[in-house]
Amino acid sequence: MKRAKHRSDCPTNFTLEILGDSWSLLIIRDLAFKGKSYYGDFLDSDEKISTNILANRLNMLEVERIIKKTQDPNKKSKIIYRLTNKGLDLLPTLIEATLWGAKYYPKHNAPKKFIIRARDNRVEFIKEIRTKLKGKI
Amino acid sequence: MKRAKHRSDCPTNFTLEILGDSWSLLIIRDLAFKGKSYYGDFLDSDEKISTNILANRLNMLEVERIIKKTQDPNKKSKIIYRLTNKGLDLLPTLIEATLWGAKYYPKHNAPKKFIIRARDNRVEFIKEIRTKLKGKI
DNA sequence: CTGTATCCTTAGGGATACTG
DNA sequence: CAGTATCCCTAAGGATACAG
Repeated sequence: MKRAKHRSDCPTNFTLEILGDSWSLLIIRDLAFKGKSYYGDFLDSDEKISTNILANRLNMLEVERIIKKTQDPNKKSKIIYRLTNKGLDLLPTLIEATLWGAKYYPKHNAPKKFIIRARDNRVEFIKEIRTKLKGKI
Repeated sequence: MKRAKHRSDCPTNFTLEILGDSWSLLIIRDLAFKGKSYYGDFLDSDEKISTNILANRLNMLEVERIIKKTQDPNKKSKIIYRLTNKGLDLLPTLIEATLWGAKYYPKHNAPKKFIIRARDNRVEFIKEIRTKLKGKI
């Protein structure tokens, strides 16, 4: 929630200070790849994040302007989470991390088509996801 | 040091279970970008990792076969750390994370040339680093 | 449904001293 | 130089109950 001073001025370090934990990027994965938008959706993911951690990470990501909250136009009580442009700029990092995981964890359950397309058609793949999600913004 | 069971079979999650902390990728950065090879070199980095954490992470990365230890041929007492092929496969992830950091942290101290080349000539850039480091393996 | 709040346990990590 | 070991504190995080 608070991060007073940077450990260094290295850009790699900067990214790690924001995303260097084992939960933040999973939320971004849910938003980017799984089409999730609601608090309950994130809670339901396979990794079973607990509610206090989820709330904490959503706050941090919002403070960093990686995600933003909006009201569901239909149901006023529902809150929608979306990636900002800054968040969408994490797609390449997210994809590379996923491809590395897929390569060295053969038992993974991601669709083969997804992996192959991300790997062999990277630029178009990213563009496609961007425009799909941008439509919602 | 021990990681009994995976939280899920998602490849993104797999990567995060190994590298989802704020130190591991910095060591890989030192190996990949800064030409560092020795324990003391890692200790000296700007982020000031403490010695117990460094030793812990080096062990984890070795267990995961992302790095490997060898003896310095000249000085028998010296130990050299190198990236394995699996570790070199993290270059894309590392670079994308760094580019994102560079974009949103304008005060970063990475050489402009480095960032521009990584961004605009990504494939060749990765190939270049690979062959340079492979020469040492 | 979207969180907060609390309790409690473990893991992360800084500082520092020490060893072959 | 390349670690180990210890001390000690804080942050992370699981479980669960509760609230608007």
